[in-house]
Amino acid sequence: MNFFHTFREEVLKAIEKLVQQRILPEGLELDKITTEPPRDPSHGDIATNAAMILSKAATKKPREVGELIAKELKALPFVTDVFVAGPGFINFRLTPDFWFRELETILKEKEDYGASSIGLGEKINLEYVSTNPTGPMHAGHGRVTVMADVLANLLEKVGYRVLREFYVNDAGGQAEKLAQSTYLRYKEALGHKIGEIPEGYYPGDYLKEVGKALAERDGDKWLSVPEGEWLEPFREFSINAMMTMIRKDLALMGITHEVFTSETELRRMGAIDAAIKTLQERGLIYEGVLEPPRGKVIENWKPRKQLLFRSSDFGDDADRPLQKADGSWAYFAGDIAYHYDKFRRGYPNMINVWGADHVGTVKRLTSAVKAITEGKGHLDVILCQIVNFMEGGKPLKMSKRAGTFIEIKEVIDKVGRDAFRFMMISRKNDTHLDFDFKKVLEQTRDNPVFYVQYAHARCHSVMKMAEAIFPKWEETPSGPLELLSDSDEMRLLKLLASWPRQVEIAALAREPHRLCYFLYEIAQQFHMLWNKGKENAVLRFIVAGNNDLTRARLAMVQGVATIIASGFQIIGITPLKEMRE
RNA sequence: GCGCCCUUAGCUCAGUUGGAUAGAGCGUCGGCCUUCUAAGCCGCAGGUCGCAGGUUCGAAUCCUGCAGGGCGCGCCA
Repeated sequence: MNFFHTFREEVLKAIEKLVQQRILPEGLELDKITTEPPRDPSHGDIATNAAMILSKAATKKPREVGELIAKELKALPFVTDVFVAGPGFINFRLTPDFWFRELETILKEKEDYGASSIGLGEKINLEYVSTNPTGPMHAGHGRVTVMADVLANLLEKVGYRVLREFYVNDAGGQAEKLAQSTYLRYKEALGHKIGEIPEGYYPGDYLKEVGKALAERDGDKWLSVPEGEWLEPFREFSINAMMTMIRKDLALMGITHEVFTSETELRRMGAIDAAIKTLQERGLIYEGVLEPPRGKVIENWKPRKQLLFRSSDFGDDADRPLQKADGSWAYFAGDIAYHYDKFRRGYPNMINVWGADHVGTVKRLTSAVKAITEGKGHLDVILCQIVNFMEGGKPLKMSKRAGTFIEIKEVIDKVGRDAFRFMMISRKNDTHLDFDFKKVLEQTRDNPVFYVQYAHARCHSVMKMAEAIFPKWEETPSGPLELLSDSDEMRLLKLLASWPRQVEIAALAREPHRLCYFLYEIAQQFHMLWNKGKENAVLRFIVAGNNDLTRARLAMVQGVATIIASGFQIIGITPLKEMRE
């Protein structure tokens, strides 16, 4: 439970009371009233801006309003002090007992601590990966994939029901190119010389096996038939092979999708025609001619009359075409149908996580969703900036053509799934991320993954040591907690108790990176306390001859381990009990 | 030319969605191991939050303009 909510309710109650006594006027704007931790701990544990928000409507000075409200709040349980400060903040100071109770709750709820129901069970469709199934996943895909996966966990933690969905782009030109590339490998497998793989085809070795498998299954029956006959079976076979590879890569990252939706399937079911018809009936499609694109010279540009969707009516910069020159549906048409399908399956709330190179298509799709769902559906697109892969500070050049891009598998083999997942969400999604192979494996404070894991391992090291003194300590971990009286111990307890708030903020902002920073902060506090014990034996966790104090401190240590484990659960990684090999 | 994003300490980045005196890590320098893991901890130094206006009790945060950087700008996917 995020206790800031509880106190906000109390503030609102106090205001309500003052309104009834006609000390404050009616019809106040209460939405902007917040309760949050003050930046400076000397200002107390909770601060509210209520007085400053209300002062204008109350025609009183903020501090005056503050005193009125503060008076009402002094009698609350667990509150030692309420005072007005600065420009008009009302600050609360809470009793130590409040934090001890919170620690007991952590120990009781374990990794569930921090969960909440603010999502109200609302359903969210989270679509991610969205890579062309034309080869194995490469390192660059990792960020989008992990970020979305952690976001899914995070949203579930705060009470949303998330469906993880993968859209398989198995129709269209790229899929055809894949089929044609496989055909070359098929010929090769049957002993034909194919020479260099031509420009535009997929040159990767991984298709050799696919060609070979087809040769074994079908023999040479496709050699002498026209492309029109082999294209479809080759497409289907190679897409399946690619999806098998991709699922393996996803499994390496610890990712499982509940739903895979195939573009080809949608087309077969007539989803595109249905979607286009719907738009047509609403007068949102017309025949027109587009301007040639600016800023880029395109050969063979010919103005052409074609089907256009009125996306500019819904926030896009221009209207967008729905068909290719040959009359077949463009990718966009399929995407409209797909999102309409999600909507009709019961998911008005949709989130897509994409690489930043897709910026250009965000507006057209969000406007299409608005249009086809008549404003009832909402699509939110989260873009992730590119990852700079480096080795000891030197950027690694990656190029698909030169075949020097790094596969996901390779990265995970090298640094492990846990470090990979942690690093991929360690920065805000819209900024660049440096991923240094050397740094991720370093066992120093500079490497956040290690630093947090180390704190967790240390906790367990203490608990293990404690077993010698209390063989059954886990059954009664909490001693008299009031013995935790050092200011740094209190600081740590307060930090632990703010976990539910952190989770909530991260979830609502859809910013998993906040988890990493918070866990780092906890680790930092814990390491500090540990070292204080080194310098001052009185502050050691295990104090010989003082069982009560030891038990109280063990409760705190277990609290730290629990919060870290809880965070790791959301990030999808395993907390370590010891760092030694 | 247009759209989206970014600009905070020497470097890499946080900043509780508008709060009080802007914070970490790295790097520099100086300390702390007979002790639960020194794989760590403490201290010193470092700032015109890109620039200029605006909004208000209050701006790194919101709005406008400008500058610099990134990504994108077929009917590809």
